[in-house]
Amino acid sequence: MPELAEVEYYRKQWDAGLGQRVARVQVHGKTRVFRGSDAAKIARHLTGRRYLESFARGKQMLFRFGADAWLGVHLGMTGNLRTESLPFAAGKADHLVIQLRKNVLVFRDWRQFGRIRLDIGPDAPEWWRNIPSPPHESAFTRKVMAAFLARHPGLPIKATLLLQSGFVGVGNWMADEILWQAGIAPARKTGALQPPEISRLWRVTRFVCRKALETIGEDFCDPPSTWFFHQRWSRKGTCPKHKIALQCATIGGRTTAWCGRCQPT
DNA sequence: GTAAATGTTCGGGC
DNA sequence: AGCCCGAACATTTA
Repeated sequence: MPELAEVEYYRKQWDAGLGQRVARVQVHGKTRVFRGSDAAKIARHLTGRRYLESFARGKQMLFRFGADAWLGVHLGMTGNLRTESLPFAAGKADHLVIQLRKNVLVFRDWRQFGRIRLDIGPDAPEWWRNIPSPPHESAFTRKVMAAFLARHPGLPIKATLLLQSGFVGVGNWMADEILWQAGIAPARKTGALQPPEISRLWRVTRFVCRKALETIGEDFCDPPSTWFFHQRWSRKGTCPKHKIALQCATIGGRTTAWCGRCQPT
C-alpha cells in the first residue's frame, strides 16, 4: 500500500497518542519486521517514555519517544498504522502494540516486509539524516533530478523512478502515474530521455507527489478522477484520455501499466 | 488451485 | 568493478 502519500497519512494515525506516556509494549518476537533488531529491547526502551513527535520522509517514518528514543518504521508492502482505544486485543499481524495511558498505537503488517528499529541518541539517527529530499521539497530541483538520471543511463526509466536514492517515496503506482502524465514510455532507457522530456518529467513528478499528499496524504481521499491511478489497478483499465486498453508488462521487476498512445516507445 | 499484490535486499551473470 | 536482473522474503486475496 504505502508510498509517499500513504505513509504521510499513516504517520498521522498515531497523533491521538501525542504527549501520552507508554504504559506497556507488546511485540511479536519472531516476526520478520524486527530483523536486525532486538524486539524485547525495543519494548523495554519505549516503556515509560512519552510519545512526543513524528516525521515522514519518503517511505520512512520516525517517531520520537522521550528525549532520545527514535523509533524507525517502514511499512513495506502491507504495513499500516492505527490508533485503538482500550481495551484492545492484538490481532495476528499486529506486530508492535504500544499501549499508552488512553490509546493504543498499533503497527500491523501481514506480509512482514515492513521494518521496525530503534535508535538511542540526542539526535535523529544517521540513516534518517541520510535520506535525500523527496520530490515535493524545494531541494528536488531539475538539476538534482537530471544528475540522478545521468547516473542510471542503462535502466528503464520506470526502474529509475523506483530508486529510493533519487525518487524518495515514489512507488509502483506513483511511477506509472508520473510516466503517464509525462507521456514517457516506461521501458525507455533513462539515458535516452531528451532535455524537454526531462523537464516534463521533473514538473510532473513534483506535481504528482504534491497532489497525492494533498489528497491521499491528508485523509486518504482519492486523487483527481482524471488520474491514471484509478485505472492501473484493474486488469482491464483504460487510458483516461483515449479510453483505449492499457498496455501491461513487467518492467523494473514490477507490474507496469501504460497507454501506448500517450506514451509512445 | 494459481497468480499477483502500492517494497527492499541479496546473489549471480555479464 | 559496476551494472542489471531475477529471486527471495510471508501472507492474503482475487
